Amino acid sequence: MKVSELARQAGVTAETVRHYTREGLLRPERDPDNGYQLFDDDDLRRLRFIQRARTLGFGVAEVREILEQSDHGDSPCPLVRDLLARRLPEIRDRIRELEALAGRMEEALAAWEDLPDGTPDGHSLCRLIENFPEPLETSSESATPKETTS
Amino acid sequence: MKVSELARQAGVTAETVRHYTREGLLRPERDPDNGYQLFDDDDLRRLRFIQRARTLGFGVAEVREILEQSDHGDSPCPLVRDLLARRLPEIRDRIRELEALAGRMEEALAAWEDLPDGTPDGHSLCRLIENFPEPLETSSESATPKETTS
DNA sequence: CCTTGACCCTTGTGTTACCCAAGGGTTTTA
DNA sequence: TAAAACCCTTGGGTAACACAAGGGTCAAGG
Repeated sequence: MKVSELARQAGVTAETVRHYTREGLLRPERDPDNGYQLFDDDDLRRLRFIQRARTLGFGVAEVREILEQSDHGDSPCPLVRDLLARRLPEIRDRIRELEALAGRMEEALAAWEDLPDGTPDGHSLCRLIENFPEPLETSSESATPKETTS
Repeated sequence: MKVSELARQAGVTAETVRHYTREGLLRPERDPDNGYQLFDDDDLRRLRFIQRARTLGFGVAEVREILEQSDHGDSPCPLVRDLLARRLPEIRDRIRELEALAGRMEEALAAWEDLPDGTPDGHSLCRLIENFPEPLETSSESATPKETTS
């Protein structure tokens, strides 16, 4: 089958299929006559595998690693578990960040219900924002970024 | 003061200051002798404003809009409220997505405790992933991306 | 006076996972 | 047979900076 057909069966765009192919996740044959990419059912399975992996939070480069290991006949499962175990806490952190953000946003909206808009003067741009408390630094971040015990 | 000094006082990198300057959020004077960027206390206040706005979830382009409106003497507050009210539900959605993702990851890790790794054969790449249930489509997404009442 | 070391400048590249447009063949269909 | 529908490749855009390169500037010590 051709690009669009494969894409349709997997529920993605043809662009996405081409992207994965460019990235080496899919290796279709080529029709010698016209150069079209030709996929088979294995490719469809492979694409579905990629989708599952993506919904599990793996990046395209990681999926490629997994596939390559698998293609070499090695079990990628340990790698998979490892990647997952490392990514999970990052996701949790990200969730906490976003929750803090959402909290600040709601807080701000609520607090601003009453406050007047006020035109900016020489020293105030928008009191709504200026008067809003700075978020408390979460121990992990400091004023000087990038410095790992060098 | 020069770039690094401003950066230090605001707790960001010099690169970030240059970035905001390139993006038009800061407009430092130039030392006619050497072309160095020269910032004053207003710029420091402005940079701190930008930081607050960023922690509230505004993108750089949005902050520029806000600043420009303010610079024109108009109150940016209604715009600010509007942007915030529109972004909040998106953040909430994003949080739900990430929570679902984290949930799937934990579920997977837990389920895989027992499963054998298994070497990939002709039709299986990594059963850990393949046997994992597809995430239930959340009503908002369909198989055909990009299609808004066109 | 000269040499460092610490800054400053601009420009260009990389990051993530695709989307989209352009320019130009091919295949299918009416 | 001509238009519609696909296919191809190349290149640019997205968000918010980080980083390196190549080169000028400045302050302090010798």
